[in-house]
This record gives sequence, C-alpha cells and structure tokens, in this order.
Amino acid sequence: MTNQSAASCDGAILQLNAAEASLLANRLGALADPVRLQILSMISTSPAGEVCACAFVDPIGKSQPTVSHHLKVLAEAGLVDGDKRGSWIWYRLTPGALNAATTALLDATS
Amino acid sequence: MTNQSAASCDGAILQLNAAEASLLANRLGALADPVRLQILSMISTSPAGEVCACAFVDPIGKSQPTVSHHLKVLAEAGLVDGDKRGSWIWYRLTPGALNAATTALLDATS
DNA sequence: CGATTGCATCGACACCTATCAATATGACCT
DNA sequence: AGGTCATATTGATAGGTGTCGATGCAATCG
Repeated sequence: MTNQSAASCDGAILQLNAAEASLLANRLGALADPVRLQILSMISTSPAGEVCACAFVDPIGKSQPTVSHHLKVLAEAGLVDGDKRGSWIWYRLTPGALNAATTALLDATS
Repeated sequence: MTNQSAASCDGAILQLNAAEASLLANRLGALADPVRLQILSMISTSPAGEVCACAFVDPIGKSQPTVSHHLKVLAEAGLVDGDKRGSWIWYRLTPGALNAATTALLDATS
C-alpha cells in the first residue's frame, strides 16, 4: 500500500495508487451492470431474503446462461452467496458487502 | 417508471425495471475505472478543491489524450465540472454527485 | 435404471472501452 | 502575425464483456 506521492504543478497529490484504484474499480465494476443490479434488487426485496437461481431468468428476460454468468460475477465480487439445497441454489446478499463498497468509494474520495 | 412486477416461482418481484437499472449501471460504470477514481481522489484531496487538467497526467502516468477522455466521461456523468480560466481548465467535484450515486445504489437494493 | 430438471461451462460473436500517436483547436505571449 | 502551450478530437488497435445456443454435469423423480 505504498503511495507514490507524486507532486504536480498545483500541489495535488496522488492519494490512490494504481493497485488500490484497480481493486476498487473492480468492485464497482461488478455493480455497474443492469442485470446484476436487478438481481441484487430482487434478492434484497425478497421476503425470505434469498432467491432461487431459477427465479431470475423470467423476470429479467435474459437467457439462463447469461443469468448464471452474472451470478458468478456477483459471487466472485463477494456481493452474493449461493447456498445449494437439493437441486436448487439459493442466493442471498452477503451481509455488509454493499455498504462496504459504497464506504470504500466515499473513503477513496475523502 | 412502470414496474413489470413479474412474479416468479418463489414470489420474488422485479423491483428495478430495465431502464432504471441501465441508468444506475451507467452512473456506476463512470466510477468503475482506476484512472477515473484516481482523478476523483486527487480533486477531493486537493487543498483548493480543484485541479488543473494538466496536473493529472504525470501522477497518473497516462497520456494526455487518455486523461482528457476520462475527464470527459466524468463530466458527462455529472461527477466533475470543468471551469475554463485562461488556457487552463480547472476541475472540481460536482457537489453531492458522489453521495447521490451511492444512495441511489443503496436505495435500489433497499 | 432412464428421464427430467437446475445450473454451470464452452465456443462464438458483437459490441464496448481504454489506450496512444497524430492532429486540430484555441488561448496566451512576444 | 508567429510561436508556444493547454486541451480536445480523431483514427486505429488491442483487450474486455455481455449475450446466446449447445453441451455437460449433477441431483431428483418415476
């Protein structure tokens, strides 16, 4: 986490080094997709707090492989967590992950 | 702002329609880039609250056209605002824009 | 056991995006 | 006017990403 602290003509300092910036950009990139936002919205408003993977395809209107791809992206970003019970996989939000992402963004921009 | 309210097997409801999701995804997409995050970070920590466009190139280590491109993306997303004074253009954060983006995200995910 | 269902993976394709060199534009200075 | 500097735009390119059909895999059911 070393900062380059490169100075420039008006004294502005590079606070966020390239590695930190890429990490945060990846987290935000996982959120920057309409299908993934709809998935998160559906889970968060579900009464049970979890949604079966099969339940996303029809409302969102994308193919099953496409939905599966987006669920994988969300899971790899730590935003959702899948629980396999029988033949179904139930997805829920990872507690605190969304708030962590937003606070990380606000922290980076002081 | 009409909702499809499409039901699925476990009763989950599509809260965010495709248009709303795309709008929010675009705003988040403007933030999901390491160079743009570094630009925002530099402006936010600048003592004057504004940074000359020329001041980004050296610390970030990208070419001048690349930085210019990212500044344009940030400006079109309403995240920064450029003020031309003489030959220089001074960029500052659009007040409240970052907070608006994060609250929009948290609202969409209840 | 075979059939069916839920989900993941693969392969392919179209599209977007980040990047840079070259160039254009516009403002200042002499 | 001519020169120099700051910024934007253009054109080209390489890599990433969303999407789907086809297929594979695993679990359930009859």
